[in-house]
Amino acid sequence: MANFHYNPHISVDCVIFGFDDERINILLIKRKQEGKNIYALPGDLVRKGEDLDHAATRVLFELTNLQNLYLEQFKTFGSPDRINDPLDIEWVNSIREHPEVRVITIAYNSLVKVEDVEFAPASFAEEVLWHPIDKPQKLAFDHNDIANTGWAMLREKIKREPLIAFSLLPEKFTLRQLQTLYEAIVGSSLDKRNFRKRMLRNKFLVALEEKQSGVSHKPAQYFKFDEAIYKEDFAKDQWFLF
Amino acid sequence: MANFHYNPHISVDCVIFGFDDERINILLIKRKQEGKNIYALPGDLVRKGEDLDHAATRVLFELTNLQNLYLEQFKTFGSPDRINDPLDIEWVNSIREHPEVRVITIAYNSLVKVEDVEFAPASFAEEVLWHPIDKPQKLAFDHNDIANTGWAMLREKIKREPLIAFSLLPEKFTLRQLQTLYEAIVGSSLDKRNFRKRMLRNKFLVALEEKQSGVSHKPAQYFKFDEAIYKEDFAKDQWFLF
DNA sequence: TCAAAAGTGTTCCATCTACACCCATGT
DNA sequence: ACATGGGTGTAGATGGAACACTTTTGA
Repeated sequence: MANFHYNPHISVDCVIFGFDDERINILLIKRKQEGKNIYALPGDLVRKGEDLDHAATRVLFELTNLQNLYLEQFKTFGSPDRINDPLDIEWVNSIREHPEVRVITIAYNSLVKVEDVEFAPASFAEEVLWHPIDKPQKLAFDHNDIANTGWAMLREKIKREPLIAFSLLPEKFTLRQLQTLYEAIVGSSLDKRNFRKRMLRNKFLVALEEKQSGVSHKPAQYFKFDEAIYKEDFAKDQWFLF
Repeated sequence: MANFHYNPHISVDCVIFGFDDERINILLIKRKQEGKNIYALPGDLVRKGEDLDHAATRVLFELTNLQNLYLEQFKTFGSPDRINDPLDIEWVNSIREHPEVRVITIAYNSLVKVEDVEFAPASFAEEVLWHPIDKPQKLAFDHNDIANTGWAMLREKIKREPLIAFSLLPEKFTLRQLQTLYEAIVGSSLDKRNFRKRMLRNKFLVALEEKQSGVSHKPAQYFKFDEAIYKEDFAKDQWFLF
């Protein structure tokens, strides 16, 4: 690890969402401490002179080897006692140059295509894993609060801008994948025919020649999301899907 | 000004919205510097050990003498060069104990009923004024960016939770006031009959006995917003007005 | 009696909802 | 031939948009 100069007062934490065709997961990092597995959100101190968004982008890149991801700051957590578990305190003491200072953290949501992720050994992570967003898991620091808030904000956001959901899907996908994704987001099941009708009204969904193969049922059509058509056709606020 | 201990790295800034029955305004503070009037958003450094929300609440209280206001953190601004105007730098040098450190600011939106505000002489403000949100005005630091972002976020938010708009209205108000408010928010005019029909479907809008008086036309019915009925009747996500 | 804003209903059209069967493929 | 998920259309209900006149008051 290069010897960068860090600002000991500010960190970023990332809630990184991925979709595995069934449920929505977030990326967690695992550390071992006193024989226990401790899970946390990926994050890092901001460097001196570094922009906040840049710090988040850097964490994402170190972890997934990906750039140009969907990234949005959603809230800053700065309670004076956000580090209060003895294990967390001990850990902070062991790795930080200035463990005693109050650090506030700027939280970001990010969306990735799981197939693109190459888990990289990052300076701040011993092990990295996907964890279902709806399966409870105790996290370090105030990271449960951060993750829950991020998930709630993402759901709200996607209702207004369903476009961003495509950041979670592969380049080519079936309408079934798209529907399952939306169902995971809204938390209820949707009518297949109505869903297709609404979706196919959107010209930015373009059918590819290609179909599924190797499945033991009627193969599904693949689609892609055409961002250029999207930008042409829609002034941002004019369309709501829900 | 009492000698509190401040954390020189973190500040809060508040975009405080008020509605004067015609347009939406924000609170600005004015300082005089080299014979010029410099306008800025109200804000302050966070104190040592002080929670972020508390700092924002404190700024609001010092300025308006009001408590229990609608308050929502909307974004954190932390660009390393967010203070770059020579006048701003000079001013920071003159009032801060540690003028050289990078300070990131957590921005809050707040909604007040203008009639309740008692402008108070605050430690950080020489003069306080209402300024129309849609009238351009150069502000200090990155406050133009902050105010514009806050206004955009508020408009988005109110589309999803029109409820909060009532924080901008007096306890009793006419449907015309309510409509003008929504028109100011969405930025276009609405059909009177359709607006009333939709609004009066909401049982939390209750008609009072009282009517306007002293107006030289048919006096309007007063209404109030009943928060208890609102909370009973509506699971948060079930109703959209737009 | 005039000016000014309050208040009120209906028709038309677009969109949402509910719902059931045939199709293409692999085993 | 059967199991599996893909793909399709219609009818009824609902909600939004457009639109003009009467009412009440103060001056």
